[in-house]
Amino acid sequence: MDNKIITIKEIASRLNISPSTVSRALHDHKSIGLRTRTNVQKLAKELNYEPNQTAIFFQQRKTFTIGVILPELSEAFFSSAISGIEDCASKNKYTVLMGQSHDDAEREKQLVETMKSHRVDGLIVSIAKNTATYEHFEALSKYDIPVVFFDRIPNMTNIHYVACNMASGTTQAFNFLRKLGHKSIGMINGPMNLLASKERVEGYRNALTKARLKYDPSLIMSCDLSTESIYRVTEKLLSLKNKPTAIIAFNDYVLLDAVQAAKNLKLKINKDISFVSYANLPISNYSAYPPLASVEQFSYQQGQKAMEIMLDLLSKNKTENENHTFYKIILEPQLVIHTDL
Amino acid sequence: MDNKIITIKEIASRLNISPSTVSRALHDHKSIGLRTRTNVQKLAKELNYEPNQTAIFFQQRKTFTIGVILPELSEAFFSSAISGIEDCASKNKYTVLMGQSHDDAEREKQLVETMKSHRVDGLIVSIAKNTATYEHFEALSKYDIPVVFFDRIPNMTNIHYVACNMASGTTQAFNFLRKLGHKSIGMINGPMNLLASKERVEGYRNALTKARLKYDPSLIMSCDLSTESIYRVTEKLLSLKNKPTAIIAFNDYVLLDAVQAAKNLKLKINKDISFVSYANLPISNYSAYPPLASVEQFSYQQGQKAMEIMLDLLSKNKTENENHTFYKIILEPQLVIHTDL
DNA sequence: ACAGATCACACAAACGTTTGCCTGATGTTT
DNA sequence: AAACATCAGGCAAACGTTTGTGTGATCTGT
Repeated sequence: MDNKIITIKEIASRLNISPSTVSRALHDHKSIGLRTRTNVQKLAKELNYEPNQTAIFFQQRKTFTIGVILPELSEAFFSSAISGIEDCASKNKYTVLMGQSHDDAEREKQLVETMKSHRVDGLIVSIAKNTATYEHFEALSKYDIPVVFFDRIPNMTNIHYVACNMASGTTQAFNFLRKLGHKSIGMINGPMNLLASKERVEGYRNALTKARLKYDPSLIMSCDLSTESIYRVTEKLLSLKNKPTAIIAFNDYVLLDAVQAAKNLKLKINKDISFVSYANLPISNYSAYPPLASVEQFSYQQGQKAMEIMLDLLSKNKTENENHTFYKIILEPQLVIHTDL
Repeated sequence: MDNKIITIKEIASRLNISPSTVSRALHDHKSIGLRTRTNVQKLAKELNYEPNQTAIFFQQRKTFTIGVILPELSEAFFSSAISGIEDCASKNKYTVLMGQSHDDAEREKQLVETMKSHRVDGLIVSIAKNTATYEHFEALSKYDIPVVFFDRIPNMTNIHYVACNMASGTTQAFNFLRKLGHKSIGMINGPMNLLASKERVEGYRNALTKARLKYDPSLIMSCDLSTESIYRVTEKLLSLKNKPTAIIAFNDYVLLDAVQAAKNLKLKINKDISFVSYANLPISNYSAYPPLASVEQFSYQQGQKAMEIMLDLLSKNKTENENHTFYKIILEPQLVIHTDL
């Protein structure tokens, strides 16, 4: 067992030819004669030659690696999304470098640095809930590192992103509740720096307008996604004079806490108060108090699509990408009804 | 905006000194005078110099990257584990290259190849449920790429791993059920090529022995973790003459299907049949039919520990690692009781 | 049979960094 | 003042691969 790692040079010297010939032979370059080409390939296989990717990465200024930064892997939405990213990436010979921001803007910034220094070919990001400045992303364009955002989209123009149309999803949810007879419908929204939060409000108001109803701003409240904040907001909503009989929760995780808060107030779920949610995560299938419906956001597909966009950006050359056209992919969400009324 | 990427060479030429001096200055090498050292560092900061990691990786034969291969990110157990790995890695300037085997041995093999060609410094693996041969892992030792396994441990000697003591966890679960008065306790086990499955049997039998009870092999059945298989096994268990009144399910996911199967048989959960499970995933907190108890396996900690072992292996030099001592870290699981009897 | 085309390969540079060794200039010891 | 140690920095090789350019040899058409 000769432990020696074999290189192109090694093959070249054994065959008494030059390294460039070996390299070209291995790549089936036409200018190499059939004879030597097969010789090279045969020996390469024999010696179990494996190209040194780090050398290639270095030489080609390309790493076939995509950085992925997202808030929290243990949230099913994100783990499913990265699953879509990884599947698509590996189908295309790309590899995924992964980092969690833990919803901390500072850490996110640092991760961008790490990824940059690892010379990822591109970056796919779902931003932290409190990310307010975007210089660290903008800086990447100088390095020709394309960035694709998904789900949690920053408030920037001229970016590539894929997201779900939360306005439409919210309208669906709202109308669904109206049809069930609910007159006063509350909403536990997320942080307003997230586009998705704004869109929820938009969808809510659209539905109101279409139904010729008046907008009561007190029925929409933002939380910061922490349990305490969710409790606080839920209790506030449920103590309004115009108390809602149904609540649209920011997502299935928020729902869990909101339900608990409502139970603490001695309210009967699905009787005194009903819930609708977003994400349609597996937990809603097994939960003791599932939402009446959940807006499916197709996390896996979002990840997959983000990666596809990335591949397309990477396949184009620099100048092509500089004509400033940006992918803005909006997936249509789908209200999944869990009850059988 | 000069888009030019600045290198050590560039700094050197601007300062009319040699690249080697710049490199040393940036590393605070003692043989560089204070004067030039500060000059270099100042200019480097001004120009916003960032070392080209790919060049360094190549030169140093080290990538500060750890490959992680696991079955399925969307399973909470694994996403939590990789979260622990990533947190620990990033604290130590390492980065995580991620791949899912989707529980397919072939894909796992291919991932090992990819990781190897990316020249990861080490590999952390939880094997696919049907992985039966281990050459692809063994081959890594030739490349001095250490491998640490966690949770799903292959049937190999001389490996590093961290796992939970499933025997002990099972004994705890068994005794818990006995104390509740259950006489006949069944088990839905996983595939027998997993060490964890064998250990469950071991723990089950240990508990029996200690209680001076007879072993009825028909009460333990293996499934392949697929829904159909779980249904089949559950139905079989529940139609035995010596029908169990309680079942220990392989994990919280298996539990979900087993419960459904029991309900299909018109059995009342927690009355006709009770369940105990493993993993203690969040779903068990919100589930409509939570297990009476679940054996917490500390996934995050397992991941963290695996990474710590990896760091230790990497800090040692080659010969040190060759004295053939292997980390075998066994975490003690903890039965978390969900009912308040 | 001769100009030109084509083929099959070699040479060398380049990617950016690190590091062993060398050298000329000070500084120190006796 | 001779001998030696220390200092500050330069030179060049090396890591493995790719690729533009160069060059003899064979082939093509007339």
